[in-house]
Amino acid sequence: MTDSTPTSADANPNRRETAETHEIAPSRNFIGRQIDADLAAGKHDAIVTRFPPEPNGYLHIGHAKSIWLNFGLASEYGGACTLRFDDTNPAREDAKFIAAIQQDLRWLGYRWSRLAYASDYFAQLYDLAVQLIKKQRAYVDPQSNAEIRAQRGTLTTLGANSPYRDRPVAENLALFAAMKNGDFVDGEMVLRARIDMASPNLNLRDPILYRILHHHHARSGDQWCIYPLYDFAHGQGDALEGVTHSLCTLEFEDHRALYDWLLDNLTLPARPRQIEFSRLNLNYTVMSKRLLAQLVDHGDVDGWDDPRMPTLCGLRRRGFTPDSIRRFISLVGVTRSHNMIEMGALENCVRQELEPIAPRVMAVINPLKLVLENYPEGDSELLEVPNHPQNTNFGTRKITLSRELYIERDDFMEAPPRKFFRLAPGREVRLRYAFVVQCCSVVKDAHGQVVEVRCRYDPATRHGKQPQGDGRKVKGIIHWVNAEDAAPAEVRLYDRLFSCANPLADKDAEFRKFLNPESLLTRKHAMLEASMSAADSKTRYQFERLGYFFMERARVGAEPKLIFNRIVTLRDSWAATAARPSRQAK
RNA sequence: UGGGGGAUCGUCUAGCGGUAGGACUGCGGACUCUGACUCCGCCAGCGGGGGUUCGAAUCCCUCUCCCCCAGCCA
Repeated sequence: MTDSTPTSADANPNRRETAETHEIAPSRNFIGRQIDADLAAGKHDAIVTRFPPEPNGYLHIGHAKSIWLNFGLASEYGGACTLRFDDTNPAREDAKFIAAIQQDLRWLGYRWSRLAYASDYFAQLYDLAVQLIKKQRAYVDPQSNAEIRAQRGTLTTLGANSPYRDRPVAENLALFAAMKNGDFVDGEMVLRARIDMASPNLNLRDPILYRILHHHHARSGDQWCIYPLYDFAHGQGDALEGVTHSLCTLEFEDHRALYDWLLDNLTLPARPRQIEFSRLNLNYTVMSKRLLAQLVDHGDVDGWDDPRMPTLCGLRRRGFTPDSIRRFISLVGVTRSHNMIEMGALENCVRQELEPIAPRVMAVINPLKLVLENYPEGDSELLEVPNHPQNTNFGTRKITLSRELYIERDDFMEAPPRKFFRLAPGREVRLRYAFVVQCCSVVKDAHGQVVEVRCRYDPATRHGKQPQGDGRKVKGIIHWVNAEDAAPAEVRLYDRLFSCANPLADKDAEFRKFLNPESLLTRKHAMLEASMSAADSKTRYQFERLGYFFMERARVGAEPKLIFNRIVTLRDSWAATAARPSRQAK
């Protein structure tokens, strides 16, 4: 094994290792390298980051990337991370999201060093605006929205100066005070930065800093009727909090010039630095609040926490674990390149985490009755079975076997294709943890549908023993539950929300038409092994051969009922084989 | 067309003038009382063209493609 020379990043004493060894450290990317360089240059004693959600919706897995980065970096370097609600627009924000966002953050396992709100700084922001006016770097403009827009120019044509651009300082001061005092109606005046109407960067063409909005604010009440815009609130909030590294997504790249301009022209206690990275995109879903809201509004999903949604509350209800999400984020990495991550990668993360920790049980989702013809009626026996195949610490439990059982409908075929080694007429299969059975006949209903399979079992094949004598081997193993004491349950089979990888690829098409009609299949007549009548709502179970399942929150007002959500299927190489057109078949 | 960004296996991602590596997927195989897990193996990439250099994914020039920006949203 070669001795690896520590990189400058590894050598940084400020960095602490993250507790989870399976997680790639948040500093292992270009942002971490930048922080290392800043620290090495003595720019900061410690780093401060912030996670700045707008309280206007629920957090989704895309936010998890920012959360993981900001909180992870802070903890790794022994710094601090603030949770700051960006509540500068009372017209579209709602206090109910504040609690929900905090809950999601806690669930993901993060604790903020400080809780702040952009609205905490409204007074200071006002003073900073006055400072700008006094330096002749800002002015009050009474023009209409349309006039200002027309003067802004376009991508290829220059903007024109506002006729009010050179208004005297004293006038600006008086007007701005009047704005604050409520002397004007919404939209009558704005405060603009005085930068450069000919800038190729549209954000520098005298951007609006303050607008008039007579709207009750969840925190400041009716104290203010003017509210700062993102560009004026965000960077200044960062500086006021001593943020050293202000991480945001790529679409704010063009705003960095304005971010820096404001820092240059204002007297502030710190000099934060904005660094952009690319958003997380996942295929087979959409990741924008606006689009997700449409799904909720149209009733395509059950709500923001529908288990098919990529929201953190949806993933939580589905049964995903915080660890699996953090690990996933760490795996996809942080860069500036546009990306589209495969949903399979996320699914794989949760499988990997659940495999060693999920207790196994047997459950039949789509039951087909199986009768053991040579098993005495009224008899039964108890089989002791392991709760985890690799880990004996999980212990064992006892399950009942008797003459009538249920097996999975998919595990029986009248006319099996090649390589199908489950049950079929005349064929043998093992009932997991029990005996080898042979199908001797089937019972059909009036429609020709098989409603019962009749089998004979071989008592000598207990404990995994292969049939004696003739050397025949039984490869197929199927799960089953005992009919008499099985626990009826409803099982919800979740699949990908969309049936195409990128529902937004065709800009002219309505993305909702790509919704996967089978993203939720409800199976109301599933049968679980008897032990599951005492199932734990915190435990993720593996239903053997089917996947990982998590208990749905109890139904209100109805009789108690077991409901399970499928988190993810097990990998299924048979599905690939079965789907493949047989080369042999003619 | 102005400005700002981005192009490395199918998908993510390392690389920072010196053997293009990892993860996921896929495909084979071994093992198996889960067609799971685990293990082994394989396939697969530097957007194109020039140049500098003993040597280029990396430096220079050029072309192409993709994304973002014209909210009193964030």
